[in-house]
Amino acid sequence: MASPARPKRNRARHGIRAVAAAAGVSISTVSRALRGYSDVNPQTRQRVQEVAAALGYQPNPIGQSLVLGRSGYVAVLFSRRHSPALLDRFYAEVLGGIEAVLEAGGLSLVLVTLQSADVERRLTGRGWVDGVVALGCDIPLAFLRTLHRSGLPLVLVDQPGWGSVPAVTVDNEAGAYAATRHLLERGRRRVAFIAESLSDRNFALRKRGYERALREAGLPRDRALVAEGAPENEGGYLAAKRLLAQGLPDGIVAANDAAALSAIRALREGGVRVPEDIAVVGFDDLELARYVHPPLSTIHVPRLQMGELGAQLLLRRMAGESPPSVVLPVELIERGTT
Amino acid sequence: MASPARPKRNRARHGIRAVAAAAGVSISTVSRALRGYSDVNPQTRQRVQEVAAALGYQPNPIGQSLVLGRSGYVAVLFSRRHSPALLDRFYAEVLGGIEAVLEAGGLSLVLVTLQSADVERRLTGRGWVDGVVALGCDIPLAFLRTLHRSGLPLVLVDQPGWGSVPAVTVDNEAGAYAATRHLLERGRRRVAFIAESLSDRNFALRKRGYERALREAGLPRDRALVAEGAPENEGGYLAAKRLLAQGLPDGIVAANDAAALSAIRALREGGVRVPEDIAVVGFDDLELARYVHPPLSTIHVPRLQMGELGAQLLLRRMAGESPPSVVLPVELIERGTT
DNA sequence: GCCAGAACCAAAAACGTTTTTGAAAGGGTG
DNA sequence: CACCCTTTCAAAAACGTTTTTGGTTCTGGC
Repeated sequence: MASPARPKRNRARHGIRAVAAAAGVSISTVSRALRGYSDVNPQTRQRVQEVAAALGYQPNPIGQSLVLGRSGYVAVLFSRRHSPALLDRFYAEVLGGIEAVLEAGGLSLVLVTLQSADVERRLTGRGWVDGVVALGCDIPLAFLRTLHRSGLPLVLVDQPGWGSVPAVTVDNEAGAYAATRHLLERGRRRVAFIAESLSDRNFALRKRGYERALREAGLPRDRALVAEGAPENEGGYLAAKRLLAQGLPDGIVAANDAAALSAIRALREGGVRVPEDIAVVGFDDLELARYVHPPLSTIHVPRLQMGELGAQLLLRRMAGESPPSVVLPVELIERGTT
Repeated sequence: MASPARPKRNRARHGIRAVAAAAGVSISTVSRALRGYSDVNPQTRQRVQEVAAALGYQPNPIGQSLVLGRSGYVAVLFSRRHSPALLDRFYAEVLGGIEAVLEAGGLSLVLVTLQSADVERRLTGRGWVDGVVALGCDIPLAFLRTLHRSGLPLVLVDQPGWGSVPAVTVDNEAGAYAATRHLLERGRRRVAFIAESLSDRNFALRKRGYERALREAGLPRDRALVAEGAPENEGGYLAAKRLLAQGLPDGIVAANDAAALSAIRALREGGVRVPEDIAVVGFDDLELARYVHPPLSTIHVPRLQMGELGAQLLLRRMAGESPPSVVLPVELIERGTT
């Protein structure tokens, strides 16, 4: 690696020294004048400000970070299961909420994936980021613990918190319960549950809500009614195919909209009519859900709000508070598939 | 104080000094040992590495940035017209492409909106970010020039480059030309053009392609056939309403899919059948386009590839090269609306 | 005159690294 | 023995700030 020729710095051309030299004061005075501290003669302050403006001087943020021990940056951490779009439709909106709140708080965002080189050092390196928002439920707990132990303010979104780590989640169990009840109330009796993957913690919670609804309705548990696809985009498609092979249900609760939509495609291919033969409820209420044909009944998840609340929790955490976790209620949106 | 100056710092608990103390060497030796330089006794190196590992030492990235003059971060700059989801469906995917390539190059992303506090200082502050990818065509040229003048490697995506600033764009003019030809070839004669806003530079280019196709077909220019909505989500809806008020076209070329979809809604409300009465072509090929009913014919834009190429250009720019701009071809996707 | 306090500001320390400089120790050569 | 080169490492400079420390000048009270 060729070492870059660094200009020797006898005559400062940049930085606070240049301003100090041009204004005929010391660098400490420049700093105090620009930061608005009191013990600077108003005339001196004025002159310094003019010189700084004339030279286009702006304090170097890295120098500031080093001495202040904070950077003004917050990391948003997520796994890249959500490829290739980096952020899927779900988390893109959550990110929007986070950004809006943090921006108002004068903070900027750094996108960090679990796969990034040096993630751990990058995050825990003192002063590099001032806090972390971890997105989604597929970030290893061990890693989160490490972050937390390093003293970094940490907030989880869409994943349950623990100890003094607060979180914003939605009521997955209640959502799936409501979705299942909805189908039962419409007279469906063989209601199935499908998911891309049951090892996803949120999906597991949703399955629990589904099971509770069946139990309360006095319906027997039937293993053939629970189908898992693949942890991929086409997971719902596979799950639905599997389901059809085992016999026909008359309703499907899907762990998320993506699974619901690709399941519907599988049903169509099998000559099954939705909602006449099988009614389907999704979960998430992606924008897509309104546009498909027929429009997808689903459980609405307030994504923007999740992000906003997460960011607010982080701000409070960074201020030294210990805010409690938040569980957001969800709502059934009835559309054309039920 | 008559006592002689004494080094205050022999009790370092963190950082390179702690490692140096624990290993019984100087901090410069620790640095050289860990960076793999040659003039370190293999035994010493070994000991230093062991001690560093035992102490869990990782070099502080801010200290490194300060002295190295680079941070390993790249800023992605965009305006926040794309609220509230921060990134709309279009740019979320572009971002995915950027991230994938930069990650492979060992760089991380900082999300910066035009509205951020201190944008300019944040970006131009020496060593804070090593380069900038500007997303979209609604970033003021003056601002881009400032960035470029500051010596920061800069690449534009979805906006034409200039001078030594390379860009990745799609062939907007050719895309709209192809869309218009498509309608003409299907016998449509009164083909309209709608856009959320004509001051958007990319949309203006698309309009030009539309006009060229009409001209080449020997059709007269008709002002009543070009409608502008509002620079909002519902721009297409408004534009379509306006269009209907002026008389009925038999085809519509929309400047983007969002405009096409909300226009179709307006047409439906007006009792117009798509595609029987009016055929519609969009532009962008959002994921949505496949799912609406009927599926939207549109011009496919390779978003992921745009991001990847943009990141590659930036990497080359950061390496001191002057790569040329790239114009990506687009492709007509025929679906149900034509 | 002398001293206390206020106002202003320069000098220096501190943040945590990397890299340059130079020195000590050891070995070979004339 | 004098000289020089190599190996290995310590010391110090540098990056660009903020903040602490302390000193100088001035004012006013006694």
